[in-house]
Amino acid sequence: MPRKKTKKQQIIQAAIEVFGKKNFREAGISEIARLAGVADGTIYEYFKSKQHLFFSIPLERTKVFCQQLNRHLEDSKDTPDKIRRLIWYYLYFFKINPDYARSLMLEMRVNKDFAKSRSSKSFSPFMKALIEILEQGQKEGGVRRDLPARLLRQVLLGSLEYVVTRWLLKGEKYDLLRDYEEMSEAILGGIGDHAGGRVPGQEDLPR
Amino acid sequence: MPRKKTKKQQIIQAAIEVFGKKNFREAGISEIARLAGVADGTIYEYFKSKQHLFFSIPLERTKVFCQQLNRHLEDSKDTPDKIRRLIWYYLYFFKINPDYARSLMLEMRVNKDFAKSRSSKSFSPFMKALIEILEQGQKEGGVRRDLPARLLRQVLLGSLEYVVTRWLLKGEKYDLLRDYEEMSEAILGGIGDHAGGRVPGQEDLPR
Amino acid sequence: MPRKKTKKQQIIQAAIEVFGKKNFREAGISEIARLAGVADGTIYEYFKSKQHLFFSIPLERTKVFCQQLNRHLEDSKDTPDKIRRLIWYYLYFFKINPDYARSLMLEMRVNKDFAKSRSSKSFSPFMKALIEILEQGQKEGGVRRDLPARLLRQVLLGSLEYVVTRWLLKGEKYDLLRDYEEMSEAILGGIGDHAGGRVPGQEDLPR
Amino acid sequence: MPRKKTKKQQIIQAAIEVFGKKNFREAGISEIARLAGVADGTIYEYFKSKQHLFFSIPLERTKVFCQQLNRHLEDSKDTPDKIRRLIWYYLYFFKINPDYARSLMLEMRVNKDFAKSRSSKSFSPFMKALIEILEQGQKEGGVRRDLPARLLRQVLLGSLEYVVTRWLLKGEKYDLLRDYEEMSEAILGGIGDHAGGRVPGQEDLPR
DNA sequence: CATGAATGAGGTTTCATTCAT
DNA sequence: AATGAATGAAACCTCATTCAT
Repeated sequence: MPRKKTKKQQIIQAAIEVFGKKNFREAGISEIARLAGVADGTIYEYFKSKQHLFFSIPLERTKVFCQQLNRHLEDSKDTPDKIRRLIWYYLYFFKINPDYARSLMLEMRVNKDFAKSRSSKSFSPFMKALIEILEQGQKEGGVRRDLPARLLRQVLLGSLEYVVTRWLLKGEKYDLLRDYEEMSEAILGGIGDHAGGRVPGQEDLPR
Repeated sequence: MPRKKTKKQQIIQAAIEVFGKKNFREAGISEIARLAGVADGTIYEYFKSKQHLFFSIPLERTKVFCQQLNRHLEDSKDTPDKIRRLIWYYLYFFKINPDYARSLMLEMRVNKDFAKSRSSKSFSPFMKALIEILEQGQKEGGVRRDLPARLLRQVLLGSLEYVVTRWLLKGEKYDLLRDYEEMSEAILGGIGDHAGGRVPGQEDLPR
Repeated sequence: MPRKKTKKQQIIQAAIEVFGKKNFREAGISEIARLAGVADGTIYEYFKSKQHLFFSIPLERTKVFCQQLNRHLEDSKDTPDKIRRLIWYYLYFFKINPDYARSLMLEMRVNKDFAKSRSSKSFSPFMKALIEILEQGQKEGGVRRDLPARLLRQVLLGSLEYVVTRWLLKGEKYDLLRDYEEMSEAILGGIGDHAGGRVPGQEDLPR
Repeated sequence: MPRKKTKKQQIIQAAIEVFGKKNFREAGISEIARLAGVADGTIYEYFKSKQHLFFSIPLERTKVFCQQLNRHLEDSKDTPDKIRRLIWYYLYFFKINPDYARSLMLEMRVNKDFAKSRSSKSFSPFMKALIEILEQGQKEGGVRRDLPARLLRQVLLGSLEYVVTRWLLKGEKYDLLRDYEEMSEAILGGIGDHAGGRVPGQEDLPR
C-alpha cells in the first residue's frame, strides 16, 4: 500500500486534471508539472513527449473501467440483460468522468496517432469482451445470428459514442443517463435476435 | 457555364484539399493561398480567419450532399428502402470525398466551437430530413413506433459516423462500402418495426 | 462660397477627425475614406501616402490658428500684454481642438520625418511672429535684452508645449487654462526685462 | 566585480541600442536578441512583451541619472548654482546618451501607455527632487516665492525637454551644451526671485 | 478622375523540449 | 533522478498601396 504515489502517478494524475479542462493544445506542460509538484524537465524523464503523456491516460483509466464494468455485469441473468447493464455502465462512467470523457471522445478517439499508439491497444480487452458477450448471446439466444458480432458491436459502440459526444458538445447540460432506457431498446432492437426477420425491399439494393 | 469559378470558390476548394491532408493547425494559410492561386491576404477578404475558412467548408459541401441524396432517394419504394439508400449514399459520399471526410469527422465533429458555429447549422436540413423519413416510416410502417424518431436517428447516425471514423483512422485502406449490406441490416434491425418486440429481461433494469 | 467642399477638403476633414481619435498607426485609410465618402484609392489621387495626408493636417489648421491669434493680439497695449494674450490663446486653441492637439503634440512634434517635411514649414510664420514680438519687446521694453530672442522663445514654447502635453497624457481631465495666470507670470518672469539682473553664482559654471 | 553582466542587463543594453536607432515598431525583437547574444524566446523570460522591454529601459537609466546628478549637485554653493548645475548635467546626460534620449524624448514621453506604466513612476524621485530644490530656494532665497514650485518646475522642464527634442529632431548636429549658459540665464530669469516684480499689464487679462 | 479588389511583406510570441549542472 | 533556464521554429493576419477597369 503505497501511501505516497510514485512520481509517475503524480504526473498522470495531474495530466488527467489538466487535459480534462483544456484541450491538448491549450494544456501546458508547465501547468501539469506545477500541479504534479515537479519540474517541467522531470516529466520528460517519464514520458517521451507531451503526446505520450496524453496518450498514457487511458492506460490507467481503461483498467478501472473494465474492472468496474465486469463487477457490474457479474450477476446478469442473460445476454440482453448484460448488454443493458453494459450500456448503463458505459454512460454512467462517462457521466462521472467528464474530464476523461472530453479527452477521450473529442481528442483521442479522432486522432490518427492515437489510433496507432500502444495506448489505444488498452481498449482491446474491452473490445474483445464486447465480441464475446455478443457471440455468447448468439449462441445462447438473445442476439441475432445472421450478422457478425463485429458489426453488431459497431452499432452498439457507434450509438454510445454518438450519445456521449453530443452530450459533451452541448456542454454536459443534461443527464447523460436521461435516455438510457429507450437507447437500450433502440440498440437492442438492432442486435437482438427478434430482429433480422425479413425486411421488405432488401433484395434490390441501390446502384 | 462558369469555366472559372469565383475566387471564393477557388479558395474553398483549396482549403478542402489542404485541410484534408493536414489537420487544422498543421495546415497553413500560405499553402491554401498558393493552391488557390491568390495572395495570402486575399483569403482574408473572404473569410474573417483561418477558422472561419475552415468552418465554411461544410456550408458548401452539405448542400451538394443533400441535393444528391434527395435525388438518390427519389424513387425509393418504401421507408426501409429509403433508409438503405440513405446509408448507401452516406457511405458513398464520404468514400469519394475522403479529404472532406477527414476534416468533418476527425476535426469539426468534435470541435465545440464548430458546434456553436453558424456553419454547423447547415446540417439541420439533413437532420430534419432524417426525422421526417423515420416518422414517415413510423406512420406507413417499416419503422418501429415504440421509440421517438430522435433516438432512432441516434442509432442510425452513430453507427454511420462510427464506421466512417474507423475507416479514416485505419488509413482508408479498405472499401468503405464493404460492409454496406450487413450494416444496413444491423441498423434497420434496430429501428425496424419488427424490432421492439418483447426482449427478455427488460423488466429489471440495473440499479 | 463653395457650398460643397472639394474632394480634397473632404478628405482632410475626415483625416482630422480620425487621426484625432486614434494615433497614426491605429487610424486606417479605409476609415478615413469611408468618412470622407470616397474610395480608398481616391485618397491616393490627392495624397502620396498616409503620412503625407497626416502631415497635411497642420497646413490648414495652422492658418486658422495664426489668423485667430493675430485677431486676438490686435489691441494689446504692450508686449507683456501681447505675450499674455498669446499664451492664453495658445492654451485656449488646444483646449478647444483636443483632436488636433493629440496629433500635433504627441505625434508630429516628435517625428523626424515631420520635422523634415514641407508641412512643418507651416509653423514658420508663427515662429517668426514670436521672434518679432519678442524683439519688439526688447526694443520697446518689457522683454529682457541680454539674451537672444531665439532663446526666450525656447522658454516660452517649451513651457507651453510641456503644459499641453502633460494635459493630453493625463487624459484632458482638467481645464487646460487652469494655471494660465500663474503660468504667464512664470514665463514672463523668465523673459521679462526685470529678469536677467545679477544672479548669484553665475561666474563659476560647473565643470 | 561583475565582469559579465546578467542576462537581463545584456538584453536591456541591447534594447537601448536598437530602440535608439530605430523607432519602436521598426525595431525588431530578433535584432535585439542577436545583439544581446540570446535567443528570441529568452527575452520573453525576462520581459512580458516588446513594450514591457521598451518601457523597462528608463527603470535602469533613471537610477544612474539620479545618482550622478546628485553627485554633481553635491557641492553647489546655493540654489541658483544648484539649478545651473542641474541644467548642465541634464543636457550633458542626453548629449552622451543620444540613443536613450531618442527613445525617451521622441517616444516614451508622448506615449499614453507609458504615462500609465509603472516605469514612468521611476521619474518621480527626480520630479520630487526638483520640487525640493525649488522650495529650498524659495526658503533660502534665489527662487521666487510668488508662484508654486510645481509651476516653476514646468518652466524648467519644459524648456529643457524642448531644447533636447529640437536637438534630436535636427539630427544632433550641434553641441547640445552650446547654449547652456544663456539657457540657464533664461530659465533662471523665469524662476529666480528677482523676477515676479510688477509686470505691466497684468491686471487686465484677456477675455 | 474614381474605384476597390487584390496584394504580400513583415514580425511578435508561444511553449514543448533539451541539457548542463 | 531532477532541475529549469534557455532555446528557436513557425505562422496568422493587417493594411497601406497599386492598378486594371
